[in-house]
Amino acid sequence: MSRPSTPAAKASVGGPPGRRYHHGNLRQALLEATVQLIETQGLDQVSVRAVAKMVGVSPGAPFRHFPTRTALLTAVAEQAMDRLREEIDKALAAAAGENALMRYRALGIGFFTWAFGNPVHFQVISTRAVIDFEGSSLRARNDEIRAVMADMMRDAQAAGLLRRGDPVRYAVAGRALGYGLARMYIDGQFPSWDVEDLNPLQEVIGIFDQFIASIAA
Amino acid sequence: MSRPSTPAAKASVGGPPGRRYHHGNLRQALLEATVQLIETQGLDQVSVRAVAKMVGVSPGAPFRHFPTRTALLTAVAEQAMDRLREEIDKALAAAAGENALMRYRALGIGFFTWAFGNPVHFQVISTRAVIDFEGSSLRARNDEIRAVMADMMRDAQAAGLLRRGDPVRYAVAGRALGYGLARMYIDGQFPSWDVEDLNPLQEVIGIFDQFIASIAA
DNA sequence: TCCAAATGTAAGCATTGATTACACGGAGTG
DNA sequence: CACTCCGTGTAATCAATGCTTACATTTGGA
Repeated sequence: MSRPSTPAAKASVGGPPGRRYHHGNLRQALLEATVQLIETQGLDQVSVRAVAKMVGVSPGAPFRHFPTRTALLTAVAEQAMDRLREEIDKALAAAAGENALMRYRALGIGFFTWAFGNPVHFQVISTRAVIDFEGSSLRARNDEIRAVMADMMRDAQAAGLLRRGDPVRYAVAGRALGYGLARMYIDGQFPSWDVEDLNPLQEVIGIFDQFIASIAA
Repeated sequence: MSRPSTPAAKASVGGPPGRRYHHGNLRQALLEATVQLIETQGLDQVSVRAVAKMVGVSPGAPFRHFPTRTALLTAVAEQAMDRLREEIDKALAAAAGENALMRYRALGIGFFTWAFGNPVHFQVISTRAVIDFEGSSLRARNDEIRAVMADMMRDAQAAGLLRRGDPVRYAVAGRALGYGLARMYIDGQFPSWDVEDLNPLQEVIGIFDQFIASIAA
């Protein structure tokens, strides 16, 4: 290295990265770099070394924070789940006064807003081959959201808002529809929307509304 | 090796694998071993070496047939697409006399039958991180099926079989529903069906029928 | 019969995930 | 201020893997 071992840059926090020995917040920097790397190079091109290089640390440094490559990507997924949860909570708070079916709709729109606003995060969280879904909090938190949606559907039925039918089926169908739409979006399966005239998010919400209408009494 | 270099096993095709120099049908054997390896060890544990070992050839042998690891998995996906196409053609042939909406239903059921009957193949084909979707025939064939479904939906509308609404939206919604349901199945997202009392395939077809009914006139 | 193409083997290189021993620096304590 | 502890990053290294190259063997056809 060209740098002397006495940087004396202890107090210089501002300005360009003075490259002090301790990064300061390496963990978060690694997560952000990983997301950026997926955006530019693709998920399969993500290596721990490349992420370390992007941040400017040695190849072994990331392993202080993430024991395995899978753990790194799982952490990205966990952060993604945080954002999803925030988005959902925000949507639910805004629809606090509405009936169960409209709250269900708000939750769905919150999901779409998150997925279309953070496509890389959705990609990571939905690609089981690269993360540890079971051995993390992801499964539990995922199930929690699923339970919330199922409860809403039951409440909606109890309130007479639903067409005759099994509310569990409705809940599963709604989830599958949302998951499939988001996945089709990041996989480039949308025929011609992603060009310009139409906003994919608006279009997807339209389809979701169509679903809501089809199960409403 | 303990084997002499003059096996003289040219004509002995029957019986247990006499391990002749040329495998005979290595390409297909590699594909099958890959599928089996994914079933037992998981998609992320698939390495070219492990597949070669399972078949009983040297680590470099697979590269005569598949230039890269991605090519191997892409070939699995291509074979999966073959089977899907067969299943769809069979379903369409059986529903030849029906109207457009019922043919659409038959196609959907063909898809579910394939996905639930070949979960590993569906997993590979739907995991973009490990295959070359664009640089293969997968994209084209996928688009072809999509076009068939879209045409059916248009035909159904022209025949007055559809509720008022955009048939393109209906087609996209149906695809997303199917894709999401299949993906939820292989990801273990089905609440309690996969246990015993209920047949997941039957349940999924029920949900799909519910969708069909919701868009029918 | 003989040659050429196809196919598998053997050996090795480059990259990458992961481990280990060591170096550095910051925070608390006296 | 001096000292120590411990969290954090570095350097060196190993093992596994993707991939390449040179060679060996078999097969099929002229």
